[in-house]
Amino acid sequence: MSVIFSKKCEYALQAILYLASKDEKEYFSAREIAKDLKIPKEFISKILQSLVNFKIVGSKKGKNGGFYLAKNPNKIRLIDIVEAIDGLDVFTTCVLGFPECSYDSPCPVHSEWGKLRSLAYDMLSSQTIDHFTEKTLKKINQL
Amino acid sequence: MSVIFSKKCEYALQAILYLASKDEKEYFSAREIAKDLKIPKEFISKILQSLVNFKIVGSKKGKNGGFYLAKNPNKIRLIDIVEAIDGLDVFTTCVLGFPECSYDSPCPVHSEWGKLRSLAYDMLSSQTIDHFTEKTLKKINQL
DNA sequence: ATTAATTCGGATAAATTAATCTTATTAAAC
DNA sequence: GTTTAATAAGATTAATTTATCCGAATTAAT
Repeated sequence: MSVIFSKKCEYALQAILYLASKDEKEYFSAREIAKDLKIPKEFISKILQSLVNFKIVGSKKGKNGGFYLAKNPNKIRLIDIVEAIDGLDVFTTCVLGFPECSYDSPCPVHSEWGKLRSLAYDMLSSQTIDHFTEKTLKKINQL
Repeated sequence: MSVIFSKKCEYALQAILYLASKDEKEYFSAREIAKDLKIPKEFISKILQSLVNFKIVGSKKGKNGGFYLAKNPNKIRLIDIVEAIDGLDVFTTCVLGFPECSYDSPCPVHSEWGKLRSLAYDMLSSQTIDHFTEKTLKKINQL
């Protein structure tokens, strides 16, 4: 099965969109995020922890603690989330898996695929979370 | 780690490019393909078997047998290989993993990502193996 | 202080994907 | 016909990804 983002990355994006759709400076526990987004609680906890390490999300321990966005949604690019969770290897390593593939010694599909990959990278780099918050609100209410 | 194609799919594409770069109607054994492309022999055998089932590759059993392209390289699109090995779900299911995502009820990144995905699909659909054979010859000689 | 609810970190388990092994079948060459 | 070299198919193992579990630390409320 081909895939573009790992499950972790999908969940991370969902969780961030969720937090962005809520009021600032409130704490949302892994439990309620998991429940609302229908993601396994333990798994989303781990992912949120990673995002905390990357300073994208903040957390508060103890009773009534939880998670919140550590940055303004207009400062969080989609690519930042991909980088934090999956890394940026997809954008640099050969699609065909040829270890010898490079600009100077490209694999057969290098240039064609490279264009597309640049487009993806540019899209993910230009789009920030705030572009999506309104849509997110609508979507979450359906879940 | 995000990824675009599975390893299987990468190997399948490599093997097909390999066969396309060779003379027609000669048989190439899994052993020599594996050796030349530096892919585990047993694994590439399995993958070639799948491609045989999809009529993209043909095979001949017994001594001096092996694999060959069952179709003209200009009739084999990249998307055919992806479809045979990984399926086309990447192009239809939600990038965010929202099960409720659809045209009528799109997920927040639906339209932005959708454009990109269409581009990918179009690219893979329009490019056929023969476009790459010359480049492949160069590349294989380096391995 | 005690309790309850939370994050955090490490360990473990389950599921999926990747890779290997084994045996059967096929067909050419001797 | 026997041997040899190949694909085919099923079973098994290994590695990776996904998911869960548990115990410790933290903090608010009682």
